Amino acid sequence: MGPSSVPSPNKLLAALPPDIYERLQQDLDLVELELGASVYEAGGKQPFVYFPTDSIVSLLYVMKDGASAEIAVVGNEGLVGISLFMGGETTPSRAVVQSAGHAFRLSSKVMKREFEYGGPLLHLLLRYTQALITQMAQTAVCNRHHSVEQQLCRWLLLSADRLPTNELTMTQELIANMLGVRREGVTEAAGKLQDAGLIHYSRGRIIIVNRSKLEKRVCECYAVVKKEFDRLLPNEMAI
Amino acid sequence: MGPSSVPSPNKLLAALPPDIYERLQQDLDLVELELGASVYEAGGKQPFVYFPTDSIVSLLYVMKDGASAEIAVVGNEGLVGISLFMGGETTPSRAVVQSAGHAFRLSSKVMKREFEYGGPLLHLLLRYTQALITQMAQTAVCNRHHSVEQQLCRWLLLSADRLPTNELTMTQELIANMLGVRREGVTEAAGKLQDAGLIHYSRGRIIIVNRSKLEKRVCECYAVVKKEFDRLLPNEMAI
DNA sequence: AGAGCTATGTATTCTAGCGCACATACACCG
DNA sequence: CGGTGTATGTGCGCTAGAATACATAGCTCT
Repeated sequence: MGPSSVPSPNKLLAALPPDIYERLQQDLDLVELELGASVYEAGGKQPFVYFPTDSIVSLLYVMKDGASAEIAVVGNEGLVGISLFMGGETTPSRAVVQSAGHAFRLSSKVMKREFEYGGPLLHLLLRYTQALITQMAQTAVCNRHHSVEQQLCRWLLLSADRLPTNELTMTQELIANMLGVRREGVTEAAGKLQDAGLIHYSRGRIIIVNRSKLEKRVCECYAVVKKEFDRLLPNEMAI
Repeated sequence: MGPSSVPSPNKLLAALPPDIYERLQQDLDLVELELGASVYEAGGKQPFVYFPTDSIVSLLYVMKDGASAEIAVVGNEGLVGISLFMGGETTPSRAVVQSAGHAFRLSSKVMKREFEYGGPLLHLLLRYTQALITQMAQTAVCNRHHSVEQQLCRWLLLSADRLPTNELTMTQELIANMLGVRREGVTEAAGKLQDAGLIHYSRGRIIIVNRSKLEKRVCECYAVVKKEFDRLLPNEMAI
C-alpha cells in the first residue's frame, strides 16, 4: 500500500512500496486532461507517461479512412504509456481522453530509470501490462462475436469501474467512435437499455441506474477482463 | 546474433548474446508440436515456455458457447508463454498448434530465473511482447472493420511470414475457427483469391502463388503489424 | 421568448455474413 | 475399382448493422 499521508487515487502509484513512491513523488505532476485531448499520437515519441486519477484515457487505432476502434481503456487502475518501458518507445495507436479529469504525469526519463532498477515497480508495471493485454484480447473477441448492445454494456461497465461516480459524461457519438460502430447503433442500443431501466441518459450524460441488471445483460468479455484485473492487481496488494 | 555453431531457427533465441544463449542451451529441449495440440489451456499453469522454430502456435479465446477467436499467432519470431515473465503465470486464452512443427521448450523456472537477471534477455522479451500487443490490437481493429476476405489475406500473410515455405497445411474449417467466422465464408473468400490467381489450394493445402498481389488486397492491418515487428525485432539485432 | 447549435430519434434501403441444408469431389483404403 | 470419410462448393432465407436522410428536442445565449 502507498503512504497514507499523501493518498494517491491512482491504484498503481498507491500500490508502490512507500520508499519508491516517495522517491517518485517529486517528479510527479498532477495535470488536467481535457475531454478529447490527445495524450499521445500514433507513432509519436512520448515525453511523459500518465497515471490517471479521475480521468479515463482511451487507446484507439485510427485507420487511414478515418474509422476508428478502441483497443483498451485506462483509468485510475493503470498508466498510459506502456510502450516506454516495454522498449518500443512508440505504438501505432493514439491515446485520447475519454473522460475529463486529472492524471499524474511523470517524465519518460524518470519512468525508465525507475523501471531499470527492477524490483517491485517493474513487476507491478508488467502485471498491469498483462491485464491490459487481456483487455485488448477480449476487445478483439467482443468485436468479432458480440452485438452492439452487448458491447455498449461492456463499455459502460468498464468505464464506470474506472470512475468514482456512476455518471459518465459522454455523447453517443463519441461512444460510437470508440466502439467503431455507427452513432445510430448506439442510439438504438442505449434506447433499449434505458427502456429496460438499466441506464438513464440525456445529452451527453449517462447514468447507470441499475448496475446489476447491466451485468446480467453484458457478454462474458466484461467479466473476463474484470477478473483478470482483480487477479493481477488486487486492491490490497502486498508486493 | 546467436552463435553460429548451433544455429537456432528461432529468431528470439538467435538474437540473444552468445553467453546467454550458451547458458540457456542446456535447458532447451527441441520438441515436436502436433497440429491441433494444446500448448496450454486457458487459466492453466504453464510448466514450460516454447520458442517455435518451424511451427506456428495460435493464441485464441474460446467462448462459453464454443465459438472462438484468434488473438495472435506466434511463430519462429517469438515465444509462447509471455504471461510467465509478465507475472500473471496464466492467461484466459488457449494456445493451439496451428501448423505442426517443432519448438524449443524451456522450463518456466529457468525462464523466470533468466528474466530476473534483467539485461538483454529481459529487454528482448519485452520488445517482443510489445510487438505481440500490436498484433492483438490490430486483430481487434480488423475484427471490427474488415471483410472476411481481407482478414483471410492478413491471416495468410502473417502465417506465411512465420514459415519457411509458402505452403500452409490448413483446412478452411480450421481457418474459419481461427478467424471466428463460418467455414462457408472462408470457402467463398478463398475461392475468390484462387480465381484471382493469388493462392492455390486443395484439401487442406494452401499455396501462396502471388504474394505481392496478396499484399495489395490485404487491409492495412497486416502492414501495421509487420512494420511493428520489424521495428521492434530487426533481423540483425544489436543488443 | 426565440434562435441556433448539438444531441438524439427514426425510417428506408442495402449488404455482409450467419445458419442451415445439401451437393460434389478428392483421397485413401480395402 | 468402388466405398467411405473428409474437404469443399453452393443455394436460400434471415438478421445485424451500414449508409443515408431527415425529424425532433434539449440546452444556451441573447
